[in-house]
Amino acid sequence: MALSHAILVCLTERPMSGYDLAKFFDTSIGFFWKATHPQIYRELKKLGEQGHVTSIEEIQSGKPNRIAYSITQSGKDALKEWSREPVALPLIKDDLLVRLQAIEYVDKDALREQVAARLEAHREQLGQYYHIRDVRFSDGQPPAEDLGKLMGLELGIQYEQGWIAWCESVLQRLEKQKS
Amino acid sequence: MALSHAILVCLTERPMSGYDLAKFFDTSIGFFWKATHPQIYRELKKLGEQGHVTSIEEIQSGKPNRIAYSITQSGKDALKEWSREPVALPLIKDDLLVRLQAIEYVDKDALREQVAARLEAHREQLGQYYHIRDVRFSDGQPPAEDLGKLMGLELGIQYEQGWIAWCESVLQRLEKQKS
DNA sequence: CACTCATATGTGCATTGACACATATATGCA
DNA sequence: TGCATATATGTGTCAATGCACATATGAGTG
Repeated sequence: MALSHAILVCLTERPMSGYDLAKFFDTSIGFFWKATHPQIYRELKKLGEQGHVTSIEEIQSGKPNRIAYSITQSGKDALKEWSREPVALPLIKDDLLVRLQAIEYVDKDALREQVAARLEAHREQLGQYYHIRDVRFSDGQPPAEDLGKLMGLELGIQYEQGWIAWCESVLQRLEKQKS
Repeated sequence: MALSHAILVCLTERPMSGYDLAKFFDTSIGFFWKATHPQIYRELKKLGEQGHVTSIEEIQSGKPNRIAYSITQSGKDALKEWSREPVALPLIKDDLLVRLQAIEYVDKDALREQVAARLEAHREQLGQYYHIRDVRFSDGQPPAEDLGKLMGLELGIQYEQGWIAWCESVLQRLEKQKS
């Protein structure tokens, strides 16, 4: 049940509503953990019952009211406890790689297109990472509390670069096979 | 529901029992798709009902009987159809990266140990990939039907190398922060 | 003789997760 | 007026997943 902890991690940055969190999970922390908004709202409810977060409803005019959640001391304690548990290797589940294993049984034209699409997606993601690096970490040494975020970003950049190089080499080899 | 397709992919190589498949998912194809044995047995049952696989029980002496599954023409057709569907980006879910985002709230000694353990795991995995490459792809150009497997292996190697480099650099920076 | 390991196939249950659907307000656009 | 979009919070449901448990045979080890 790491979604609850991912939410707590987000709330260490600033108080957020479910809507904020959903957007956050589409961008920043979402690179390492995905979640949809129904999941997030349900988890926030549980976290409230456990006392790990508190909420205040903010009356807004022109927009629906929002419920802002903040992490409590109990939530911070829970984070520290969780951080001592061993982490599992992230499990890879990738249709594309599975298809490659049976290359003689798949539609090769479709495969080429899928690799090309994947290449595009990784290039776009890399662009996003570069953008974040430039606006947030451009000026020399980051403060200690941001070091982890920078390291995460570096992993993301390396990960995307690796995929891009691989996709390009695969495309070349698939083109050769074309005729 | 890609597990069924992953199983079909395995069965293109040779007929296998549920037990064989479970072992296969722990080694070769399991690098790109994980599955436990209860999942596999249940999925095999469904695939049989759909006519994508056939089974014969092999009477064994000294060991329990095994049920060997083979892919049918209908199964091969299903594979080809599936191969035309667009593939999703593999979603990353990594506790370690999430913890890094809240570096000021986690136990840093534990974090160091976790990164070190992760480094070890990636080194081991890389060793496995090298081993497979050496025994299976050492002699020049592989046959066309193995090209996809080789490319998958290359991705795995690159992926692990990237993680290893990243873990090493993170460990260095965490050590500096120690005092 | 008990214990463990490898082979082999399953059931049952709880959690997680994805996805469609529901509801409400206000703005901008055609 | 109708439609899309952004904001904002949820419910209901089903599939996927993980994990403990159950069962059976025979070989090897202490």
